[in-house]
Amino acid sequence: MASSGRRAPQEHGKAAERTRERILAAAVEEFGAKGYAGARTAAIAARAGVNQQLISYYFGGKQGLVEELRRRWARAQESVTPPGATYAESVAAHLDATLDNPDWSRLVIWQALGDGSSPESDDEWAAAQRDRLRQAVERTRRRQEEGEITGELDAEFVLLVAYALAFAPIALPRMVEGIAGADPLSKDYREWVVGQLARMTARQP
Amino acid sequence: MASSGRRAPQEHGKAAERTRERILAAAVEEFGAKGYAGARTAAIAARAGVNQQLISYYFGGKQGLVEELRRRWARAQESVTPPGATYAESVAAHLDATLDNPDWSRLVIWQALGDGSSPESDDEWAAAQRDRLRQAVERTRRRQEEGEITGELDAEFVLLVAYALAFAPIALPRMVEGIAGADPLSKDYREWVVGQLARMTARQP
DNA sequence: ATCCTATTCAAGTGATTGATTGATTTTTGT
DNA sequence: ACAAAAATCAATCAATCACTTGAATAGGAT
Repeated sequence: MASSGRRAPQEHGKAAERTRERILAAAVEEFGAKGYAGARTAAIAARAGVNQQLISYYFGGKQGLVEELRRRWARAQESVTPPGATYAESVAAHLDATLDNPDWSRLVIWQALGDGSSPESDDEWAAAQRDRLRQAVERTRRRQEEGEITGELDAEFVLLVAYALAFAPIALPRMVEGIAGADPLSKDYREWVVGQLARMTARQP
Repeated sequence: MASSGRRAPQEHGKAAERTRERILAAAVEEFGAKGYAGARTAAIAARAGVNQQLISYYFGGKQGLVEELRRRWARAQESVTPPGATYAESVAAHLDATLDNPDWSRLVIWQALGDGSSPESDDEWAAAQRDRLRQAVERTRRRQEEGEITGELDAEFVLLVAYALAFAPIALPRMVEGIAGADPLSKDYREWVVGQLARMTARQP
């Protein structure tokens, strides 16, 4: 029963692993560009330079593909926070993580918008996300108490602004470009944001 | 030849106008909820309580529907700015305009993400958008010069933060809720944001 | 060589969807 | 009441798409 009709894709050989990864990478691009409903499995296969039925073979179809991507995103999220970083470094890291992988970020926004076909993300995963955010808020508050950044603004606000400015270039690139006057993905934009945030959170003299 | 097969939808009678509007309203909901690729014309018709072929009859199909919506959005954008408002009032107005019409806002984000089937927005319209943003920056800068808000932060930054915090609840509601700990569409959130922005832009004593 | 895995090929199925057509019914204005 | 407009109904079309099936072929390892 274990390998009745189809061979079990779980026992991945060393060589096959690479094409799996290429398919996933292509899927990130395609889903990021078109969203789930707009993405085409044929396009994913073409991007990966691979035959179309391999995605059914390895991931059980389009839906299985997004689920695998979500799993990876969850795993990646767990290990991001650099421990002994300053506020500016922390913000810069988050900014880089978001803007260096625009496809991933677009994918996240699409999921948040309810792109359809999503099992609405399990409670467990949602709870973990909440914890991550709460910890981030707590970390920010500690920075305030230690005097690294100002206590004039709520910790939640400081954090929210940083996150919002990281995602705005993805969700509304034209708007950001129109206001900031620079490519929202560029190094210039990031440094400018970090600098302005530093001023915003500077302690009153 | 003028009215050979189909009657001309342009000469809209007074009564028909209402169903046109209902279809458009339903379209905003559906497109806002699912995006262009995910939206279904049948669902739009059902939402409007109207027969499915009316959307072909009045708007020439799914695509014509989004185009009409884009036209309306462009028109609505032109006349929003209250003239003699304070910074806080202006921010609050923008926040309300965005969060009181979440479907419209979601639609905008979807278009910005390149939902597909879009003629990629004409140059003319893009230029007009740019002008609007530049004027907003200019207005902010004037506020700084007049001493209404601080000059410590760049005018572009002050504006961008306000806009980003208006759209974040739409693009990433879970994240905002997790950080702020409140419904991102609620009055509480809006007032909190306005208050924090006021502190952020307060002049140094 | 040969076995096993990875990958490709060709063809086709089933389901969904947007759109069309022609005729009929309801509503509206006069 | 009458005529035009507005809307519904039923049936159908053509296209797209994800997925399946049953093979055949290429490659690497032994």
